[in-house]
Amino acid sequence: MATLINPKVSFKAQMLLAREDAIIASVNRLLAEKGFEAMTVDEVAADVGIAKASLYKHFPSKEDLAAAAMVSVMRRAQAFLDALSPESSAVEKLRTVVQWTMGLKLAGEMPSLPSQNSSLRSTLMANKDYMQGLMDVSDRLGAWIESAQAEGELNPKLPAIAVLYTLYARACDPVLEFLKIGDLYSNEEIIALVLSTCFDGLAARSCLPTVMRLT
Amino acid sequence: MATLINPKVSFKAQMLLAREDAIIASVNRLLAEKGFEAMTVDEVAADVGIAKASLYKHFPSKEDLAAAAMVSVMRRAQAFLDALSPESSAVEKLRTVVQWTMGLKLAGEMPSLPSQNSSLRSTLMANKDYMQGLMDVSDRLGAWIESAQAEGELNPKLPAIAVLYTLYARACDPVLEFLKIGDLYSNEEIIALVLSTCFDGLAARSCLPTVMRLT
DNA sequence: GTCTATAGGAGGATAGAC
DNA sequence: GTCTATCCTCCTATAGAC
Repeated sequence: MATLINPKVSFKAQMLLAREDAIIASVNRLLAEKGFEAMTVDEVAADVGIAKASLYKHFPSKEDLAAAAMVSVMRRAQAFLDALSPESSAVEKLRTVVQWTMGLKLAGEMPSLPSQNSSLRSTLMANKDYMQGLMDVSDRLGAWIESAQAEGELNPKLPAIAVLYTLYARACDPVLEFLKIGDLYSNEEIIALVLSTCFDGLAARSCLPTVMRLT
Repeated sequence: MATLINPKVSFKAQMLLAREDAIIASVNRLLAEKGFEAMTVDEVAADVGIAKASLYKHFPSKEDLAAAAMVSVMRRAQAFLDALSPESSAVEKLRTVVQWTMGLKLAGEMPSLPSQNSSLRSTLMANKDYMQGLMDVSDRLGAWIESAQAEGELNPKLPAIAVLYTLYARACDPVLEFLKIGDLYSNEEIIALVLSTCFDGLAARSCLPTVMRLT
């Protein structure tokens, strides 16, 4: 290990990474809480407990801060996909992933970025870590979607890309926060509800006795 | 008519209203295009073709501009509900309404506001026209939802409020813009797709031969 | 790399003449 | 009510000492 060869350098490097992790954690939380535009760099610095100028030594711009948070989330997603049981069917894997993203959202750990901001989009698209993660996740989800369609578990008439977008969209579904504000249902009930409407729709399924996961 | 009694005052009043309508139209378009935070008051003024200070004679703040746009949309929604054929079933009415809101969104006429901004929320909640319109629309949709559930057209196990939120959410569904950017489908196809996933879900309906409205 | 202090600029809102 | 000109706050980003 490098630690044994040059412990001092490695220690510094570890401190550096730890600090950057702390920064990313703060950014992640603030992005989830207030969104990109409402989050200020001063706020992030105060939350981390360092000076704003120090922040800019780690990340060159506010956009790059947000991108780092997205990369972090993407890595967590990849780890989650890795850990999914190989025995479960494609559609079960998809359900589990959506469930997980909605849990993140309800826990205030899902950063929300405006899809319109162009400078942010540029930064994200120029970030290889982010783009690679996004591609990887999309490819894996896409393969499961096609499997599930072939197995008759998902509607095969829907374009796979539309299904993919629909699943991604659950991670920023306003229905989640509205139901949470209403305070009538627990987080688990909310997730079960939205998961049900996502996969089974709002319409009654007259012949399929789909079990509600609510009670 | 007041015009016959005092034409001068009425003319002025009509000019005033016409100008305010022009302002609201600009705000509406800009809100749909860039969102609340990215829209600047300077931009609105330039778009309308008046000075910024004049704008502030009509509306006391940026938040009130957005609120006026929302009131306008709410009125259009009420008019649309009024015009729905009384012969159609409750679920058909709901489908038609959702279809209409998605059409607005795709046409760039659906203002998008951040649900997090608190000063904006305050302004909206203090706006009686907006709140009354929202209540009215929600009541009417809510009644149809309950009818449709009683008629076995919508899943009766879903809380009506969750169904209502889910329908509202289609008006700001990011899936719409993503599919539009992909440029593979026409607006009508996109609407049919999202309408299908909304009501019928992503899962295959093994026994109900639900017709895809795509082809 | 961390700090204090500040540049630089965007944007919401207003003053005051007409 | 409309204009021009301006205020003032907030925010991103940087300079420069340590």
